Amino acid sequence: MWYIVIAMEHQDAAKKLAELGHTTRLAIYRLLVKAGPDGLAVSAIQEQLDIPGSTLSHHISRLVSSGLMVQKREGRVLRCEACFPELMGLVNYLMEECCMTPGQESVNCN
Amino acid sequence: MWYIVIAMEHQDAAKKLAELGHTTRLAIYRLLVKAGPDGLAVSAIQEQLDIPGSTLSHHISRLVSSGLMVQKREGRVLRCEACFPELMGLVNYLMEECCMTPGQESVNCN
DNA sequence: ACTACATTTCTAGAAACTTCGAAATTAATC
DNA sequence: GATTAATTTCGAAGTTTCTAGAAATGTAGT
Repeated sequence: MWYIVIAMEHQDAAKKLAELGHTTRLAIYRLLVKAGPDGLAVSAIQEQLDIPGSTLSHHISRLVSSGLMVQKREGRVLRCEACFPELMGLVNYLMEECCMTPGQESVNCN
Repeated sequence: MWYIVIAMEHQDAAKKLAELGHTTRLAIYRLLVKAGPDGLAVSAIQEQLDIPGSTLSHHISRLVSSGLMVQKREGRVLRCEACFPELMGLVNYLMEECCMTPGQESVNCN
């Protein structure tokens, strides 16, 4: 078992984190992560989150611009998908210099 | 080997991500992650990042308010430490509903 | 008490973000 | 080609964030 992990630039990582750092966008993204490779239509997201279309569209476009998700048109419907390798790369960027490697206790912050 | 993982509320996770989603704060946090349990003095961070004290202080206070780091006074020096369990909890929150469990290919977003 | 050091708080202007209605776009259907 | 459906773009008002200088705070040494 392996994962594709995208190497990440500092600016790029900060941008992705900032985009995820908004309640609505984080909710959108988690729906997509949960939905998996099939993704979700914009309308399906709207149904679950119950926010105005223009607001939703704004947030989706920010997520797309950060590279965390993509949209694919299928007729009248736009299907949204999370980009897992990017997410993995982001997590990796946060953890890669972590000193808490096996063999140490991970408890800190007390 | 195990890690402490903090269960995370949605708002809390979004707040942490937002705070990490700024170039300077992400740089600060990575220095702390790298430094490990010993942490770093504010002055040591300032030396590495070369930014005005007031700006640095502003960013540190935001990271502290999000719960991602703590400060401990030691004489004249304030030592900053990353809170690893919180970081683990955040990563977990991002991934926990991820359908990309072992046995599937993780490739997506093409 | 006085001085030096480490760091924060105050302040304010500039820049960026959020929200959502209304209008525009794109695509399928009649 | 007109109609309907799905979604985005535009525009504008309100809110938050960012930056950094100046002043204030807390701490140690003399």
